[in-house]
Amino acid sequence: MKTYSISEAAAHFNMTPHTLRYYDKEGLLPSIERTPSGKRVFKTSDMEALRIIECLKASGMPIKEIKHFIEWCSEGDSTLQRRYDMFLERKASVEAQMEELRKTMEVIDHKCHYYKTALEKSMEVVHQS
Amino acid sequence: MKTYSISEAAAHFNMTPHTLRYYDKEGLLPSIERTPSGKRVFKTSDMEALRIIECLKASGMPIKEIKHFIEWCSEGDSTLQRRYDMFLERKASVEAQMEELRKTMEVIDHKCHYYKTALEKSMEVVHQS
DNA sequence: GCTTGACTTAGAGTTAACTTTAAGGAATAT
DNA sequence: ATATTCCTTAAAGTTAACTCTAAGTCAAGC
Repeated sequence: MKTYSISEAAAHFNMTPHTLRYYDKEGLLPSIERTPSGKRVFKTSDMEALRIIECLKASGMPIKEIKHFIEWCSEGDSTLQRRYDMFLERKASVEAQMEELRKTMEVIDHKCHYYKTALEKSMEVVHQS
Repeated sequence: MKTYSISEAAAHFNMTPHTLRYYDKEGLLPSIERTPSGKRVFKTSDMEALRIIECLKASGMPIKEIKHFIEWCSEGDSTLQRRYDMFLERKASVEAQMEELRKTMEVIDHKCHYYKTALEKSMEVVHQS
């Protein structure tokens, strides 16, 4: 099975090795293994965990809450419902963020139109004179 | 013309008076007037400015950059092009954020489906036994 | 007259997610 | 042999946008 060194894993997710050690320290990578000499070995399952961590981060979830999710994963099937509920909440949160961005975009579009028109008007004046 | 006290303006934008004073201190409300006794009076134009400030904030713009925009507004028509360019940049930024949320949503939807199926499977087992 | 809300300066505290610094030691690649 | 990459602890620094505290003055409405 393909494995990754800390800097390979970091490059893959556009992070620094330092950040990955920080995540490990914060308990986000509990199942990571080490070489006999103590180096972290990122397995496919760790890379997948990182992918989900990135996704949860992108959804606006703080690291401490992501940690809870990671713990639930380690606890097995008894936490399936909790994890499902969490993703449903994330879904709702992302939908709300999208809705806010949509409203923000409306205002921006109005302003773009306003300034475009204002600039065209000032161009006309230049051409007339 | 309708005017607002600091707490009325704050309530309107779901902020605290403290935050509005902070914005004023940071130079985001340069055209605000005062009563003879020194109280801030929020005119319609200040409320509109706050609406745009909120929009720029929601688009991810830091307060220091919003301040630049406010300054450009005070400088008149010579900054029209700069302001237009800024809103075009904001538009691009918000589009990028929406795209990232869309990708995040895809992963979340996959996970929702995965957990839903897993839960249904574990329910079946319960019913069989 | 009293309560409520507004004002001031000036600086300290908060939170999140890193990021950096220091100061080494060990192992792997060429 | 040397350069690179990895490891460690432990703590301090960074940034943004507030948020709060102190300590007091001032004014408007009932």
